[in-house]
Amino acid sequence: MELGLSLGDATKPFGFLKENNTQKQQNTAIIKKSGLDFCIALGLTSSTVADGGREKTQKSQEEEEDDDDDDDDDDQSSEGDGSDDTQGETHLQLNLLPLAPAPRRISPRLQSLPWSSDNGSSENGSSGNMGRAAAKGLDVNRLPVAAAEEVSSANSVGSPFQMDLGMYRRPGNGNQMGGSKRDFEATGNDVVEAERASSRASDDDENGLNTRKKLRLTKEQSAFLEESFKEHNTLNPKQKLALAKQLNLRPRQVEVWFQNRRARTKLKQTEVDCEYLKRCCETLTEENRRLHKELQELRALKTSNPFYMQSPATTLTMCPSCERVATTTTAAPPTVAAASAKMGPIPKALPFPLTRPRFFPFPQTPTHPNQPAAS
DNA sequence: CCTGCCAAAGGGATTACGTCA
DNA sequence: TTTGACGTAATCCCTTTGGCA
Repeated sequence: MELGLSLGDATKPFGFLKENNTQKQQNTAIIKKSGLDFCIALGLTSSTVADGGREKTQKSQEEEEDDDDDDDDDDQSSEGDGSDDTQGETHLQLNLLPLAPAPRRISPRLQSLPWSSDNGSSENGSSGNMGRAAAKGLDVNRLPVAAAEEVSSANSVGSPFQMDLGMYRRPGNGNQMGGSKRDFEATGNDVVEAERASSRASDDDENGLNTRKKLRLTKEQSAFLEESFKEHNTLNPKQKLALAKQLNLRPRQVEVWFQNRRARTKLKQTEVDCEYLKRCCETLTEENRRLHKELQELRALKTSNPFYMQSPATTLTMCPSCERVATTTTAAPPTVAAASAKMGPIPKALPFPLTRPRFFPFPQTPTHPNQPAAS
């Protein structure tokens, strides 16, 4: 994603927007507010736009994994890459990092292979690329299936997730549960709810209908699923079966619950991102306003000084990172073409990482892109 | 009656694997 | 024996549907 700040004429798009494909232009929003032209360009730096959000999501998931694995290394690599090819560039990149880590999708067949985490053989994730992917994507060792099944079958002490499920299950109903007598005493509503669901499901089963059944998971079931989701937001088949068995749900129900839960997480993250971009927009608007004012002052100074144009042209440039203004004297006033040529190729990333903790666009601890990174 | 939440279903896409020519 | 095409199964995400508080 790229953010471009245009001062003055918003009708003239950024250079990198003109040069790039139309999809970037489609993602460009020009905001005119109170007489000031403010242009913010939101575009994907990689070719992930074509397939809607899907490919982008997968890419971001991979990036999230990297972040999870080694934040420091990732930051350094980003810094290094950026400074290599974007020195002196003025484009800014926002790295939107979702809050919840999303693991790489793993084929169920891979998960069932000997090096998959279910067999406890990938504790260090050193079983090659595929093994690493499986180990990184799903930390299923947190809830060993064998242990889960043991807890489920024995229904004994030991597991923090253990619940007294199915004690009042209706005969013949394999899907729903009614909760325990203790649950009924504590939270009668839940039991009533479960009973209703149980009753509905039971009726449907008795009628032999395979129609959609609307059920509300009990608080216990939801809490259990939530705990599971916290540990791993995707399931492999064994985990799914274990969960379903433990909660007295169909595996399909567990699967659907996880899908919907992921969707809710993503929705929340989108809202957070939206709010974040809004703040960025406000900050950039304010900065644009400030620069406009500065420009007017310089123009006023120029008109008030009749000898101004006789002196060699002076260009004021401000480092986007440290906000220091540098003056360079040239023989002739710079042209747009000359400035464009001086800028070099369009960058794809910032010379320094801008992640959420460091509020865009003005880092609290600015690092000059031309300076070597502090060791 | 309206609305929001949420479980569930449907559909397209992706991936891994097996089969076969 | 290797290879590419094809089918299948499983899962994903996205969107929509429908029940319920």
